[in-house]
Amino acid sequence: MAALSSNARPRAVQLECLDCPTRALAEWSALSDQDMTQLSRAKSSRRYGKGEFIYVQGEACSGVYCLAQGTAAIRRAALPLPPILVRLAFAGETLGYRNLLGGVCTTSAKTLEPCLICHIEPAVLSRFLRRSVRLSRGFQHHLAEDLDTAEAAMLSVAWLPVRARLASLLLYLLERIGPEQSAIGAGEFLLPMTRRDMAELLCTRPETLTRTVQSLEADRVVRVAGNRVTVPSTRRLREEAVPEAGAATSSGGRTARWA
Amino acid sequence: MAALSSNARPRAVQLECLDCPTRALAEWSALSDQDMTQLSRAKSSRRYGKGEFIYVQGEACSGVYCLAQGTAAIRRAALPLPPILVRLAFAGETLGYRNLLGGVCTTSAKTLEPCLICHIEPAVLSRFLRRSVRLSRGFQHHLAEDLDTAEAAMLSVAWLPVRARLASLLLYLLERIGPEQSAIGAGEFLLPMTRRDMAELLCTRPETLTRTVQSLEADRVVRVAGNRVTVPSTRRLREEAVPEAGAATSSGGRTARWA
DNA sequence: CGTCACTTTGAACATCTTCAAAGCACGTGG
DNA sequence: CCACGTGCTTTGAAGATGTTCAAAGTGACG
Repeated sequence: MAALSSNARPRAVQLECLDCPTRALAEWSALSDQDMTQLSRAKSSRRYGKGEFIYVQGEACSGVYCLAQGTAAIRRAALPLPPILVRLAFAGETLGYRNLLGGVCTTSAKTLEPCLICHIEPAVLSRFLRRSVRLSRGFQHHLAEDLDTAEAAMLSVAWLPVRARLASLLLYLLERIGPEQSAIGAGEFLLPMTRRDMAELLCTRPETLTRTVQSLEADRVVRVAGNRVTVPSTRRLREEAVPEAGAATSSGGRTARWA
Repeated sequence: MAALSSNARPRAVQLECLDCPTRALAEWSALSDQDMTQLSRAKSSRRYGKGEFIYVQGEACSGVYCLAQGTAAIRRAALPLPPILVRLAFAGETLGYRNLLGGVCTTSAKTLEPCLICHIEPAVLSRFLRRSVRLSRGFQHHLAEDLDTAEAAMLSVAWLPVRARLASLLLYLLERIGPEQSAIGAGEFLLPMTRRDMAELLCTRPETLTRTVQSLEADRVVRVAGNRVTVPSTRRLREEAVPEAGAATSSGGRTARWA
């Protein structure tokens, strides 16, 4: 139950890219077995505790980080405003490709739980990038998908109330970490982040989030106990996420007709 | 005064990339004079009327479009929600690089005024991309900047009221199209879009936008007459955009202390 | 066992949305 | 050239939605 922030285990570890369970997932699938072996030797890996920074906005870029295990939060600030959580990163994702282009980090990344992370230095990475056009395109593709995600979030914020955005987030989390995640049943998952984090992700305040969660609970759409979320009916949750005609909630059924 | 939507002038035109006044601005500056001459021959150019689609979300990608002259709006939809304007494109910008990666367009682009646009087919483009790594990196850089823009917009929406977001938008427009733009003085510019467009860009409704513009006018921050916006004091407008301590407005001066 | 950050609650209030209707502006077709 | 329609803009009033502030409750960790 205790988080691994202690130094009982060695921080530096040895991870073999070839055996990485997440190898097939992302941009690195572009590399041959031979390249992967080379990459393994050129990279460094280590264990992160919960809540550790991976990289920090404003500091010089230091290459990319491959999230072999765990979950991370990508945050962005623009002083004098407080930072917000702009997106989550799950096992298999590579972080920091945005920063490849040089200069300083435009976001911060922080672990949400104990993680295993591999680090690839800029010099090493550009060697591999020069070798494989597919790898390069992979990163560009990831960047493009993040842009899609960000713009889709804008759409949600523009048109949907917090309740629907929260439903979308829960649906998203259910898809990403529902089936896996230790020994809990289908339609259940453990929230990987705090309420404050969720509030930031939805562009609202913690107080509003609390009340909106309770509102969904009151309507039996989800059950929430601490970190454990139970979704009795995915269909029901989906209806909440996209308020179409037939969504007669306790709040009285609106009949929006969009252009 | 009449828009060029008539067919008085030929739609197809001949434009020389080497002489393009916007050549230095963007990713194409990576190419040599020789390459640019080749590109000129391989591309096609034409005149667009106001309000014409350049590409449409959901349709197959058809290469990139270089905006030699004019302004365009990039819109995104996710049914059943109405579309929103996610960003503007000005002269010199190249559109559609997001779509290079294949599949269908994830956004739509539409001219906001009469435009001159060059079109480069996928086959031609990938030839040049293979030739120049700098060009490829240029596109990746553009993509990364759009991501920054999108996430910065999220930050604004999360923390700032419509009034401050509107001030930011006006500031942005003043920077982009203030100095140029025919014969109007410094601190003035012509709005390139409708109120509805502005509302979408700020994630609010046209009614709210109208009232917020009037609120800024009432406090003498800007003067607006039709499309003509006058900014008496850029400093004053900047203060509105970032509501720090010392912004004592007519609404009574809030004293927010952010973490 | 105390501290600190996160969470929840309540009440007051500000902001923004919604709906309906009228006013404008522009382009189309007569 | 004018009349008309269509879509954009503005106005008003009512009300929903979300924020703010203050304070109490909770839990993790040293």
